[in-house]
Amino acid sequence: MKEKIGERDREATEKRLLDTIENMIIENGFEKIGINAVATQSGVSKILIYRYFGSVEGLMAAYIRQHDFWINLPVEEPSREQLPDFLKKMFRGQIEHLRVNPTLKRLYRWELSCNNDMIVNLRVQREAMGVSRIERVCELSGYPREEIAVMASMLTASITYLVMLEEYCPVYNGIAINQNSGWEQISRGIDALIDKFFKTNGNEH
Amino acid sequence: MKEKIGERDREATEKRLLDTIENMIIENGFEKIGINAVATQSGVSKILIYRYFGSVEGLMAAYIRQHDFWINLPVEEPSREQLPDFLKKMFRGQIEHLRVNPTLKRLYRWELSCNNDMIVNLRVQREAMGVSRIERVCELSGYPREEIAVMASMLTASITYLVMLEEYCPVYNGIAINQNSGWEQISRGIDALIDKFFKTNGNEH
DNA sequence: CTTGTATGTTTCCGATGGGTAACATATGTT
DNA sequence: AACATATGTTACCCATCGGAAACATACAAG
Repeated sequence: MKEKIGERDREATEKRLLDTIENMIIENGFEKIGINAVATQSGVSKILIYRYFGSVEGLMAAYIRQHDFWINLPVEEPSREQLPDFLKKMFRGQIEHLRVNPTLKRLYRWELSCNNDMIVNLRVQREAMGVSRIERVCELSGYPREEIAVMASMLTASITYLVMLEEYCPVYNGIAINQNSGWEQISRGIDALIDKFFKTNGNEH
Repeated sequence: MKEKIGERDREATEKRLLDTIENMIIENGFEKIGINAVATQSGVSKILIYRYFGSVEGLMAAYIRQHDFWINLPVEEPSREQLPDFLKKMFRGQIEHLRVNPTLKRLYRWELSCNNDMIVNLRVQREAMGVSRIERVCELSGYPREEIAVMASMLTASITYLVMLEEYCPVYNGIAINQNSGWEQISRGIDALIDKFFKTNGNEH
């Protein structure tokens, strides 16, 4: 019977710390987490945080390492005709994924006010995925890469921003971003945008 | 000769405090400003901050009140033919305005992690302007309001986000958002988007 | 000249922040 | 059995935080 609390079990204490910091991230974000708070809230002596993770940042890094944050995109290759529907689905998926994942929202917010090694790494990964995705759409559709890149960036950037904003700001330009109805409206608008983008038999590509 | 420092001059002291907090906002953002830092950095006793502004938040509020942050849009009414060019210019203006205004960037970031009365007020003002602008575009173009709202929201939201991101993140989806060339690319993409949006003689409006 | 008020300085307080030393004990190795 | 090491507890240090009291003085009104 090793389940008694306070037992000597490094693995269990590390898990306690990781669970605690998850809750704190969800509650208040990465920005305001102090080591004393982590210690008291987890019931673990703060010295152990230093010993096992080096610092609070180390603990955060360990937590993030556990969760592969953007390794969830489908690898399917749509045909040219399926491309618009594929993209519509993809952006709907992005919205759902972000709205449902509180830690990821906090991470995106943290990225705006901080420049860790950790964050830089995550950025590099994200950038690689984004660029390769754009490259595929570009090859498939024949549209110029620069234009596709801007289009994709505006869509994902606005989704990211509005999801972060929704926590405190219920309405944006008349859209109820804190409700499913508002996001349904946004998704429909994105659908229309994608249709217009690809239906235009442009002269210059 | 009242110009000696340390003289009794409330107006001058208040100005010193306002200047100081402006620098601190630009330097580190609203989030991490403490009253002790303001006092030492301005050379003004912190008790005076309490007396004159109630608190650091009060000082921030006074600073914000001095600067009307989104009272800069032109009131001209374009004709229907001029509308696309008008909108292109407008978004270029938004980008320039935001990129050049460090305090405004900080304010937008602050909004994501805070819910003051001050921020709520600013949101209400911004929302009113946004909705009225969308209303005008809607009447002028004849497009459905919901679609215009989504389009406008995505454009401004993505601009806001990317401007905030550019401080630490040099590249986003292959776009050099920390350089003028990258923003020129974005502006061209927005131009193309607007053209495609309005050139489509859609069936449903 | 006196008195009240606005402006400003100095000093202190308790709470909390990050960080560490000293100590206690369980566990595994030889 | 003896020892080294890993795990955990307790107490402490120093810096900084927000906040306020006590005091000093210029200035204007009477």
